[in-house]
Amino acid sequence: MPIRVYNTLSRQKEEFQTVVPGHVGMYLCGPTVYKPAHIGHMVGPVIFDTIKRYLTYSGFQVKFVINITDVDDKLIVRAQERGTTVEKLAAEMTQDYFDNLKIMSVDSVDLFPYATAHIPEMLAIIGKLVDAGQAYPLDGDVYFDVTKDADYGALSHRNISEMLAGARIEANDRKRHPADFALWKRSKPGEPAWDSPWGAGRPGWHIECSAMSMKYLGETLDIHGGGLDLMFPHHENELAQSESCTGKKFTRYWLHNGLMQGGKAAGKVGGGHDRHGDALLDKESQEAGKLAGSKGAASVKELFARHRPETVRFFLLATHYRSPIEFSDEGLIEAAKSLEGFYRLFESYQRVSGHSFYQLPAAARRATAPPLPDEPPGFFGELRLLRDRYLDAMDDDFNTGAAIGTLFEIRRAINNFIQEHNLEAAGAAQPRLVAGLTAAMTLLRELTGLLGVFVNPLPGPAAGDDQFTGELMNLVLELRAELRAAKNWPLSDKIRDRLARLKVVVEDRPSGAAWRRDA
RNA sequence: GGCGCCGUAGCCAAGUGGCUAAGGCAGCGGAUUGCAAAUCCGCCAUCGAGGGUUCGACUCCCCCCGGCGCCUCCA
Repeated sequence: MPIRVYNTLSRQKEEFQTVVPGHVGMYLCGPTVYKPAHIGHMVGPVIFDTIKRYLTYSGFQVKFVINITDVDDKLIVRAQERGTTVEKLAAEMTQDYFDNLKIMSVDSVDLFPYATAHIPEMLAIIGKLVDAGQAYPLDGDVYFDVTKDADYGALSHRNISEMLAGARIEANDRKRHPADFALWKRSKPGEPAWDSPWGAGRPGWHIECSAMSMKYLGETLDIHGGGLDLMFPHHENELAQSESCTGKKFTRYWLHNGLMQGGKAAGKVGGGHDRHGDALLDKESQEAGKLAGSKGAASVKELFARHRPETVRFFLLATHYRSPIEFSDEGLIEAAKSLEGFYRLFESYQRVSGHSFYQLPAAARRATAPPLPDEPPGFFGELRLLRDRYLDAMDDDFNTGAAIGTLFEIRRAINNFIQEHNLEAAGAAQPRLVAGLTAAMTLLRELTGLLGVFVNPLPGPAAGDDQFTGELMNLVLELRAELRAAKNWPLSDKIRDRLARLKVVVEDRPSGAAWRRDA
């Protein structure tokens, strides 16, 4: 089944065909590094990291680029406020961004080019546009002339005259057309500046992405991603200036992810909107806003103090990437609960086989994945069906939500298999069935790995506990085992109940008692 | 004012012009267990309201109601 992707430009799903067969150039608009990242900044990276994993799995060689915008009005203002330099502020916030990506298991990015390191490339594009008469200098600024681009507005489906009907765009006498946008901006004294044929200045907002994406991925990108909010004006302008410069199609597939929502009344979180004023926000919205890191700027790191990164990543992928995500503590707690069953299964597998799920070899490419066994046919027939449903879902515009649904069904099928054959108690006597279990678990690892979840082991059952605590628990459970052997139920139950109050769960199994911290 | 999105069970969330509308969380009943935990089995929706197209729509069209985004250098 071919991969199909929804292209914002055509507003429909299209069969995915790359410029160079077998290769994918993918560009994602990265952050302006002027403040700590909030969770909304992680949405795009997580989604496109997942897309890269899946395309790689499907046999493509993918080059994935995310830019770092380290020169910008917001940076200049913020640096002045904090009494530091743009360079220092950018370096600090870039590191924060990288830290967060790492925590979120976004590790497939090949290159993070910096805007300030690509001024010559930008000037070259601007020069071409000026020479071609598609851009014009004006008092040290350079503007792109939107009337020279017949297709302007195609991506965001607007036309210039309609846009002018709204009162939002303020007329600027100096520009030829109100919708013209800056390619180059003259610098005021004290601001970062680079020499150019039009005088000292700095790049406009959109030109960096054209310069860096085309430098590293060629003049036609396969995939260009970003948040829906960037569709206009950023991507529209990027598209206009790039195609006007090269005369070639700039991007084959425009993919836009939905934005993080911060509660029903809060509007978008993380942006500068403040239509309602804080006083009008209800408590839930404020909480959500705080979570997502809007004004007041709770960072991603604060979020991770309360929720595992794996839970957050899973939560983000449980909804289709184009849909908005309602971020809430309740939602994350529910996501965490739904993951618990997988952890229990991994523990069960460990008991039965003596092997760690996390040590199973996860094929990064489908072509190199081990085939599923034929025996027992019922079990593996079902797994094949579920695996195919998973892959079909991913092929269909990276439908991670539907794919995740099949993971739960795979989990249930495996639990059934374990229970049906009594592998927990009698696994040792049935090596063939245990081998079958391992094959099934390997498939599960392969498929979950594509989403970037269950990649690394959680801290063990004694999470956060020292060796002393572990020994103490062993002692308690040993004594309790003697009580149970003597059928002293009141006392053994008391021990279990009191441990439960301490958030320690004891599971009495045929093979002995196991304990873990309650989630 | 312009462009656009969404409204599926208590909650989250896939999905299709026509077999039984995925899955998760919560809940209920059962198996298992000394009792629990974990696991398994079963139950739990007619798809915001109305109209239209069609042999047939939750899925297509129109309108209404409700929620939301962009048009403001926010990912």
